[in-house]
Parts: sequence; C-alpha cells; structure tokens
Amino acid sequence: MQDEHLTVGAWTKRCYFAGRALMDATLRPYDLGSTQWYVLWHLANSGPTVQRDLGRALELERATLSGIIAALVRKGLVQQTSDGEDQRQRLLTLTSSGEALWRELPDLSFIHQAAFDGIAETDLATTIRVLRLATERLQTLSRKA
Amino acid sequence: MQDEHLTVGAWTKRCYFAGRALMDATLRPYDLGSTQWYVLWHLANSGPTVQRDLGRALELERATLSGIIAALVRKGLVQQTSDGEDQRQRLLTLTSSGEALWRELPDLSFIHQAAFDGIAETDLATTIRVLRLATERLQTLSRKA
DNA sequence: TGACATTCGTTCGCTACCTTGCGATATTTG
DNA sequence: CAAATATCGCAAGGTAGCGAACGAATGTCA
Repeated sequence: MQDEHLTVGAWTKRCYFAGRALMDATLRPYDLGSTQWYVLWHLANSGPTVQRDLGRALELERATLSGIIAALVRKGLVQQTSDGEDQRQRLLTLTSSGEALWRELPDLSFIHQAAFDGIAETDLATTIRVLRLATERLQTLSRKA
Repeated sequence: MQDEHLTVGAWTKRCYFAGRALMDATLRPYDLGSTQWYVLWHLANSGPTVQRDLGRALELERATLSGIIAALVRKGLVQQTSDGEDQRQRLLTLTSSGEALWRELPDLSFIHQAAFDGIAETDLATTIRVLRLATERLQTLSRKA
C-alpha cells in the first residue's frame, strides 16, 4: 500500500488509528484506555448513567461495554449499583477516586485540533458529508444482509 | 453522540467500523477475519513473501502480524518456512488449501463501491486530502511525544 | 576477534471490538 | 394469571490492535 494511491477507505483506517494511538499514548501514564476515557468523560459530564444508556451514547455493544466497565470497576474508578426501579439495569457512578483522577487528566482536545486546525471549513464539511453518506450506505447494506 | 453534530474524527471511526463490519460479515462463512483476508490477498497476488515485508506492506506491528499468521497456519492456509538466506526471517507461502480457499472467496470490491460510488470525484479527493493531512499531523505528533 | 547493537519473530499482557448463548428480570399478550 | 417475548448484563471465545521484553541471528566496528 503505497502512500499515494490509497483509497478513501484505507485513509479512514489510517486516520482513525493515528488519532487513537495519540490518545492512548497520552492516557498511558494514567493507565487508561481511550474508551475507558470516554466512559469517565460521560459520567463526569452527564452524571450517573444507566449502563444501557451509556452503551447507546457511546455506540458500544452490551458485551463490549461490559468488559470496559469491569476494568473500571476493578480499578476502583466506577461504581456499579443495581437500580431500584428495574432490577436488570445497573447504574454507573464515578467513585471519589474516579472523580479525583478525572480532575487531573489532561485535556485531550489538542488531538482534534492538531489534526484538523487550519483546514478550510468547507473541506471539513465535505469530508463529513462523504464519510456520513458512506457510513449510512454501509450500515444499510449490513442490516439487509 | 447525536448524529448531527459529530466531529470529523467521530465520523472516521464510524465509517471505518461500518466498512469493517460488512467485510467481517461477508467473510464469516469462510471463517476469515478481515486482516486475514488481506494477508491471503497479498500472498495470492504478490506470491511468497517474507513476514517482515508483509508487515510493512499491510502496516501491521510485528506482534500483531505474528498472531494473525499463527491463526492462518493453524487453519492450514499458510505455510511458514525459514528462509535460507537470513535465518531470522520467515517466508510465507499459500498452501494448496489456502489457494483453493482464495479461489472460492467472493469479490469484496462491492463494499468500496457501495460506500463511495456516485460521489463526486472532487469530493472524494478533498476527503482523501483532509484525512491524509490529519493522519500525517497526528503521526508526527506521536513520534515527537 | 570480541563486544555491542540491531533486526526478526514470538510471547505476554493489555485494550477494544464482535457474536453467541445464558440467566434473570420486565413486559406484552392470549 | 400464565405464557411467550423482550431486554439487560455477563461470560466465553474469536479477531485485531498495541507495547515491552526476550532469544536467536545478523551487522558493525574498535
């Protein structure tokens, strides 16, 4: 795969992993993975959340989220209690040590800025439009087959 | 993450996973993962390859490729022999059953077509340009830090 | 030649994504 | 109400990615 004649698809993969790598590297000193960060971010900004809703918000399968939550519980950053209403649901809350960690985490917005700052708004809009259309088409095809 | 105000970064992730999901679903009946398919594709089109070169061609870490090759060897699709010249290197070859499987695999180009057909060339070019620039910037930042 | 460095592949441990299948709980419906 | 159905979270097993550390083979150079 030479740099020049890569397809759009190949570039989406490269770009995704490049951003992921930078995020992982930044979070490594704190022993956090990127998706774990998203969970903390959501709990810090939206407050206690039912696991099901969190899965929908972050677009993760139940099984995937289950493992991630288990890791955060093991580290003592998140508490998982059974909701009173529906006994199937689990309510997720930041522990005090989770809140403490969240406060000392660096701001990750520099990653998005480093990637896209200075690029023309119209080009960004085009990119989003193309990626969105492609994604929708692919998802439609997946659902059918 | 509501559909409308997603960032470019979020769309690259979505798009990447949507394509991957379709690829995985198509390959599932053949018990192949997407990266395993890329390995077979490379060996089928470029002939026997040294593992190191394959890793560079597919942009995979040695550790990652090692596991994938192990899976393919376990399935009897690929043969791993020590090269005569450099005793550190392993030469990868399709077995006859690997070749047979490759011949019966469906053409996957429909995925890229489904995603991007009919989109204006200029828009695709813009998308590639944006993603490439972003990727390069992120990789530069990763190397420094 | 001998000491040091590099390269190649593996293994280990981790994150993170999936599907399948299960049990427990809710909900809907006959 | 009872039975069928749906939902929620978990566990198991698979793929795919990473970094770190290691042995063996190879290169380098004083």
